[in-house]
Amino acid sequence: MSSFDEMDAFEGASLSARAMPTASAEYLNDLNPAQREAVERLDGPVLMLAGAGTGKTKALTARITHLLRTHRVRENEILAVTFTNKAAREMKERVGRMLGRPAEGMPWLGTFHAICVKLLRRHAELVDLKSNFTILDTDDQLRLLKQLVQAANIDDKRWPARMLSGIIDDWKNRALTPDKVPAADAGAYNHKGIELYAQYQTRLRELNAVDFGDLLLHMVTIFQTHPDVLEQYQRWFRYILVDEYQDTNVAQYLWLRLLAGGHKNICCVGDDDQSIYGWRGAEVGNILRFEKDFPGAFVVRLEQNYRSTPHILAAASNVIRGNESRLGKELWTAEKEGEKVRLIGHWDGEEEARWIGEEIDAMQGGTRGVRPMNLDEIAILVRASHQMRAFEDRFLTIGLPYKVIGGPRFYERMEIRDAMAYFRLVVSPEDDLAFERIVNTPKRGLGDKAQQTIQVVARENGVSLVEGARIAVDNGLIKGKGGKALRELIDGLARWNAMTRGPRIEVDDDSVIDDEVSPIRYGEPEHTHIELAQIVLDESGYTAHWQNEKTPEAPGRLENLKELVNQLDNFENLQGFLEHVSLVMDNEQESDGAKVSIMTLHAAKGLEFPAVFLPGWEDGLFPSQRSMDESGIKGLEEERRLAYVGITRAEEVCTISFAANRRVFGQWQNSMPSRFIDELPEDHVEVLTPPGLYGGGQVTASIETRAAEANVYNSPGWKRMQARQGQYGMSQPRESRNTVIDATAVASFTLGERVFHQKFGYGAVTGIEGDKVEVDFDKAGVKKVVSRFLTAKDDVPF
DNA sequence: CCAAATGGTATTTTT
DNA sequence: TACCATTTGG
Repeated sequence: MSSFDEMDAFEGASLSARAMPTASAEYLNDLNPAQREAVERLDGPVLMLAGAGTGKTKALTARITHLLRTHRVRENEILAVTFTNKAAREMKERVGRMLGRPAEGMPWLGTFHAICVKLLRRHAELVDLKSNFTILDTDDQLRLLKQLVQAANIDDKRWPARMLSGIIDDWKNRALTPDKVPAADAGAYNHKGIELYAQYQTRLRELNAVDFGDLLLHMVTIFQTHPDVLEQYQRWFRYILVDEYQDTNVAQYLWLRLLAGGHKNICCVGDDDQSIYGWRGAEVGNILRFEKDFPGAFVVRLEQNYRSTPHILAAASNVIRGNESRLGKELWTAEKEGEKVRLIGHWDGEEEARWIGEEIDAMQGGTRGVRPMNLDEIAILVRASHQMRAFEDRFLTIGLPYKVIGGPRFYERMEIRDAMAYFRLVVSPEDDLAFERIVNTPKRGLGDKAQQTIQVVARENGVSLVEGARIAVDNGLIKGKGGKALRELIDGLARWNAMTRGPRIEVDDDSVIDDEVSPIRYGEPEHTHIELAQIVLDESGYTAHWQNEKTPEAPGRLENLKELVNQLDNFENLQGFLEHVSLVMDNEQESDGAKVSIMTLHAAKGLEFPAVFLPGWEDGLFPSQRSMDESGIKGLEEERRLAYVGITRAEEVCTISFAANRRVFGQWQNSMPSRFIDELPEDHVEVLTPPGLYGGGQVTASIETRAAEANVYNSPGWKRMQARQGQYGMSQPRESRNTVIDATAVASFTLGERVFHQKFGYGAVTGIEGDKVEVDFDKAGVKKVVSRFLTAKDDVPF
């Protein structure tokens, strides 16, 4: 099968491109010499090594524009791959802006996965799938593997399904189908790994489903085994562009190399110094090896940085210099001015959070630094998400608006997955995994036994679980409350499924004689798919389930469900929605008011902020001990790249900090400053003296006691820290200082009143003190909070 | 079948 | 410590 009709549909757009005058190439004049080289070298393999903040997106978009403007190629003949939907969207938008019209005609600009779905739907039969295959989310994947592990009689205590899922993902990342897994991996997962992998793949085929890894793996398989298919695409995609090449895994690398195999017009953009996803299968080796893979490749380095001050760049450069395996680049800037990188040590993590809170306050008020800063110009980047808690707690108490970036994606939330499972089941009743997910959600009184019965009946009759459930109920195999609820669910599903279609239309035989598919015609559905979604959620009892739930997160979940239904507006029907949602939906942050951003270093890649705080630079935390234990020098180098990514996010001010003591898994631990701190260039760093060192702070008994218990003062870490005090300065432990209370803002709550708090949930007011309120929370205990973070219980959203 | 108790575990997470 | 997943007892 080789229908290129979709591609041909874009002929019109490229005609207008051809008619455009090419003389005034303003998009070229905006470029610096290196960027320009990277843009103008259109043919043959090109490696664009783009350091942080060197305008790589600009160069990439200019290159696409150049390809189109010089009449070489039509918009639908360019394959442009990114890793994230966000990057794809941005590029589409910027190309459109450069061309002066929407770039809708670039159907092959997208993420690896989105493009592979498109391709795989066309060629599904070549890997024994139907073109309407479903894409499993990680939950479904895990449920499936659990079943297989149990069936194989493996002790899932010692060999958790989670582990198997990781192993299989790893194999898929390396483009290994079950038959190709090397003998060296035979011992994996109690010597059963390969066998289970094969079983898993078989199950997926039976279910007409794929997981994320399969999208690429299947396409690689197809290209490798069907040269004719490969050749079509090699010819069709006349130019290939790849963003973030340092993050490609083996499967993606093979996929690209196969597609570029003919003309070799491939331009890979990336930065080996920003490769931070090795643990997810990314191979820095791909970018390091580029010139070997593509002999005669043209390599261009973008090194002029437009983002950061010279001090910040010097710090970043000096740190990354510690890495052995890199292609080598040196960032420079035309800027002369700027603050040095600031470094400060603290007694413990709480003190660090307190200090950063105060710094942000001062920056915002204009009493720190060269200009007042907006909260949304400030970011805190941490190594591990558990570090965020200290900041959240602190900012909540002082009433500093913040937002956490990252975390679970919208479609990964439990309620969204549940809702999606309902929709999936409405659209395709044979989706067994979806049925398993929601059969007892909300609680219908269908426990293990009932579900077992359904499974057995379904298997005996060779039908889907929904059908099996119907048979089981009809034959009275599931009795009582559960049976009644199950019947209701089954009837509901049938009813909702019917609602996806309009009333049946009777037609006379002559008019359907050519209809290959089905002689049955349907009219317009009575309800829109949006109404239908709402009906499904309501009638299934799912909405009620969360309305009755009293946990603090329940209102948010209902809000998310509402948002999910709203999103349906962008799609023609439920099917279309389901097809795209897992690949293209990401959580858009609500943008109400300026807030400080808190996120992991990983989540910060590609972003930039005028002011950046990098807390927790302690050996073991950052670089992470685990990284170093598991991956040795490779792990350390990736951590170092993470440090480089962190520093280079900063435009104007970069503040690095560390704490001498930190509570780790409930135990107090003392730690040494990160080895990366020693790699900072002294000339570009200003060591700050913590205010706690000179008055204002008071050593309190409670903290002293804690410290004594942990025996910190006698620890080598503390001694070393003291020895370094002259060098770095170190804050002393102190009581939380008195907070200034704004006398004009008085809390409008009364003692004993029931209130709700975003983070702590429900509670009762036990004290009022200016704009601070003391609340005895049902779950979280007694806390003092700023009143604006509280809502009276009765006007909780929803 | 459900809730409460227990116990094991503990990075980073573009799709 | 705090979260989860599974086990236990009503």
